[in-house]
Amino acid sequence: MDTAPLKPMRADAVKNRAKILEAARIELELHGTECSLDMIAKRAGVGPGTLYRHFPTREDLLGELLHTWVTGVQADADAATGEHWDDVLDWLVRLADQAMTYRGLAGTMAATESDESSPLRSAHAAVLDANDQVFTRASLAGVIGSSFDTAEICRLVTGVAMIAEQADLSAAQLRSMLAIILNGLTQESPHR
Amino acid sequence: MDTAPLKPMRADAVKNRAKILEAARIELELHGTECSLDMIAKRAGVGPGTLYRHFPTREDLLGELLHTWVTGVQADADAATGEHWDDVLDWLVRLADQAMTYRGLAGTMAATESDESSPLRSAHAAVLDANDQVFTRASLAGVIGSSFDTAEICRLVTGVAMIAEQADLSAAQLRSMLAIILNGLTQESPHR
DNA sequence: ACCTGAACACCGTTCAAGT
DNA sequence: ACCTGAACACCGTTCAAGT
Repeated sequence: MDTAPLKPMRADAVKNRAKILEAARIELELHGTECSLDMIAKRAGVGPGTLYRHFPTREDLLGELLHTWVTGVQADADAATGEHWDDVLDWLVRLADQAMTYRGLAGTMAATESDESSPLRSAHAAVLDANDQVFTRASLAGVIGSSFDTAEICRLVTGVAMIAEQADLSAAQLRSMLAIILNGLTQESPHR
Repeated sequence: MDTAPLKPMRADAVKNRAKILEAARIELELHGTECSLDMIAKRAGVGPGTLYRHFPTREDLLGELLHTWVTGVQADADAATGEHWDDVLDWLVRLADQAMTYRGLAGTMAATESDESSPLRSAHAAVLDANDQVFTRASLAGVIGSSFDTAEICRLVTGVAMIAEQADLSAAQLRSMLAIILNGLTQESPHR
């Protein structure tokens, strides 16, 4: 179930699709998720109609590019033992950094979070899965209690990524905010 | 220092300015901070040039509208005794709600946070001041330690407001996230 | 001094015409 | 089956012409 099973694409279509994806990657890096689709088409050397044929929506294009992105997120999760508090914090920092790979990415992911039919669905699932792995290990290590809401944690990290991006925060400021959140997650609330 | 001291405006200009502000308020409520300026001008019954004459940038317009908004934020802060943990949490919830008054407001404020010459400067100052008042009271009441970073707290609340808005979260989900943050702020971190 | 609205640039999206 | 590019709608922004 890697690529679509039937209907092999025409040779020129295969080539155009690849050119579009490479052009899109560059434009996304330069101008973020709200970059001009016209520019992508121009950079790829195709007409705007061709771009729309391959990727009917902006999100379809982004979703395709996130396939390799997901690999990086999973690798980051694998690198986190979760044995110590700081290991978990490091993971949260890396996750936030990943969410800032392209300007606007965190916001786009937040906006599509609960859309079951979004092209970003698999990316969301991968992030939730990765975070769950790390926190499950942290829970076994006694760093955090046994009840944690992975979706909520990911939302908090996404929120921090969004402000860090908008307000152009330093790495230290980003880390400090995530430390507060992790602290809030690992301490039992004595209230109510 | 209420209004500009010199050069009284022509009668038609005064009237147009008021019409633009009222139209902008409606459009902002309907379509958020990224609403069409053309629509504002149309709704106000003026040409696009007139809008630009009164408000050279979108932010100038927003900054003007936030003058009354600031009053509400200050009232919310005044209503918070800070004597109990839940009082402080209630304040954070109200602040986040204020940041969601218009769609996109939290994001715009985050983006202009460190811009000294932004038309939103006074709005930022008011928010920082309001939050500082509440947390100072909370500190005196022993709810929180004596060292807290007001700017960082406001950033965290803004971040939560941004995801809540993008992901269309419920009031309960919003409150839960803010509770985690407040918990992280009120507990001493035992780590490094 | 202020207003109008035409004009321009840019962009997303569609679709008839091609191969 | 796929591509092209003209065409349309929409929007931000400017400015010459008006009063």
